[in-house]
Amino acid sequence: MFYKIKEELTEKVQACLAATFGVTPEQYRVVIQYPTRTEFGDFSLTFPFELARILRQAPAKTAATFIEAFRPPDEVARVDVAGGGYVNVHLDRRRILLRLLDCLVAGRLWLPFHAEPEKVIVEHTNINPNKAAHIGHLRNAVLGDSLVRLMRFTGRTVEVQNYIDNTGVQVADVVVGFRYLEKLSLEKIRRIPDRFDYYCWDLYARVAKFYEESAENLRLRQQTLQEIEAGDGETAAIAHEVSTRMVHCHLDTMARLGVTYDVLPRESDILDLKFWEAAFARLRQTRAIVFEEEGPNAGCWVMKYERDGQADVKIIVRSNGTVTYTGKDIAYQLWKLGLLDRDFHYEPFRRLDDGHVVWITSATPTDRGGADVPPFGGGDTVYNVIDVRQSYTQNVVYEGVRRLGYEAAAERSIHFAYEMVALSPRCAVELGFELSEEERERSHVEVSGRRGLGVKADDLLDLLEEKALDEVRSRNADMAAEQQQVIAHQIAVGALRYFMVKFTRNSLIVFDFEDALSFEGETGPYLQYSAVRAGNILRKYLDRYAMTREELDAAWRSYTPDHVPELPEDVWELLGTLLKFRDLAQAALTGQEIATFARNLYALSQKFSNFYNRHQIIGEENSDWRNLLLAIVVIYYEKMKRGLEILGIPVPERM
RNA sequence: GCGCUCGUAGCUCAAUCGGAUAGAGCAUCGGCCUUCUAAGCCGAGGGUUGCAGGUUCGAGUCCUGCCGAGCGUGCCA
Repeated sequence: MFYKIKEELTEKVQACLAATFGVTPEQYRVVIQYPTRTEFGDFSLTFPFELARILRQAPAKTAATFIEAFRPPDEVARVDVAGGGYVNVHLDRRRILLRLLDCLVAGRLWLPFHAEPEKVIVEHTNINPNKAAHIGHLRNAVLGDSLVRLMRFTGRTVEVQNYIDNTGVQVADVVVGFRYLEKLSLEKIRRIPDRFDYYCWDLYARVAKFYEESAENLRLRQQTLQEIEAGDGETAAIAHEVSTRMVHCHLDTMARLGVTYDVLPRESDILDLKFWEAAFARLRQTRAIVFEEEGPNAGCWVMKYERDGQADVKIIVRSNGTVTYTGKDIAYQLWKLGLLDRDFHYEPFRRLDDGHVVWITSATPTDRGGADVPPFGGGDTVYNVIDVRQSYTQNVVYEGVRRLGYEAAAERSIHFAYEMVALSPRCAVELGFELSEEERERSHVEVSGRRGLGVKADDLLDLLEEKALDEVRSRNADMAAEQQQVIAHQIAVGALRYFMVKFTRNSLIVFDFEDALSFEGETGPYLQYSAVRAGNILRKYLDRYAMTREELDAAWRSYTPDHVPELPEDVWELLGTLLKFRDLAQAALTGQEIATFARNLYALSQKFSNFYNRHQIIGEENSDWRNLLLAIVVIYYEKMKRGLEILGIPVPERM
């Protein structure tokens, strides 16, 4: 409802500017802002300032002339000028409230966004399948998953991909560990008990040291890599076992957070199905990449380009004929965009409790496990959630797409970049790592799989659950242990997910246990708590007054224009924020920033907490006013549940 | 060297295309539980938005220079 008023207002202002001042939309496009303070009304317009030059007139005079001529939408109570030229629009609070009650009763609090025909692909997580997930991976997955939820909420069709680099050096390293350090056969590796990902985490760090011992050791890496790529023998079988089992570990970890995927494209399948060869032929043909006859890169296929007047090259095919990661990524990106005339085969990898099937690619046709394969790939827009350090490479990939003539597709290939999660030196020391003097001096140290330096995702979740369980027990001693466990888990998820999205994307997170384990202040549990309280009020209200929901609806329906209490400032402020909810989701999407949405949701729950403390609802004696206050609680509850859903944060029954 | 990102309260971060008095949390101090859950609320202190210029009706935000930080710039992935 609110956004419709906003749209109508925008149109009417635009029309009025044209009629009164002869200003066309091309000259000036009306933008509505939200004032910083409630006394400035509900909407604010700044055009008098911006038109000062065009109209050669003082902003205050323009504003006055405008108000004289302007006929606002019906829901507007008054329009006034403030601050020397701001045009402030004040809504008719009673009228808005009545309409809102209508919506509430009719169950139309949610007008769905219109469905977008385009298909969006979001690729995230992408953890090398050779060790346990850590906090850096959590940021990626939570950011990606929230983006997916936000886009689905706003009407997009989204496909979630999680790329599995099962033939890369990282997997090879662990295989080297198993074969040459542990000297284990495939059979013995299979019998390693859980947690397999933790086992490999340690092994991977040992291999890094092993390489440093001699050049001969390091040669094993190359040899192993080649054996994996060749695809047969014990080495390849071990690599397959390690990566497949590891993907299960990662999916288990992410499932704890409510993160799921649609399809898992595997690098080995990209190689086997010759995606690169198909892309290479076209890149050569269009001279997007060229062969270097001489110079330092003689024998390589490179992409040449100019950046800020400087000539630069990126090697795509090495002089030994092997393809770089960037090259493979161009082919894969083309497939994601539906521009490569090849496709994978697919088989079910996992079936979730809700019936959702997670598919994995295959190089050969399979029986598909009796399920229908959805049409994967072919996205109109592709978001790649990858940390900011890969910006350069990502740009090269998109440039490759562009040079094949797909300008629009390149434009719709989006590197959804974010800064990394690092550790504070203090945190690293707490974890038992030895830091160099230089590292101790720094503000942060990078998480390093090779050093085994980092906080594992499951460890952090375990810690959060443990702490949450203590809190739940102390507050709900009578609750069944099983339910306590469920709620502790929900709180842990809330805390972790909120923590991962409260920072803007380009802010480096310096991880610290104290902040991450907090349940107070700007945290997930704060948001959950306020929603739980709202839910409690509704439940207890119906109980206390022995009302059914139908009777409540009838009570809400009974208000008439001359029979609605005037809303005090603080209540209107909460309601006003609630009304903007749809805008908040839209703004986060437009600004490509999940943190915007998360923080706005937090600000909303702050307003509710304030409201909760200031007003007695169940105890209110005036039943008209009481029912109205309850309506606001219910509206808050409904919107908050949606908002938290977008962030993947569950709402517990009790807290 | 070049490129990207950034520098905001003691600390960690926000700030809607450039908009009105720069806001939150943590920490500190002071209040509020016989009343819908104190994981909460109210209040106080805390700022020359790194420095110097410029553009603008208006600059934390845009431009230039300087100082400082992080990342990138591999025939690694």
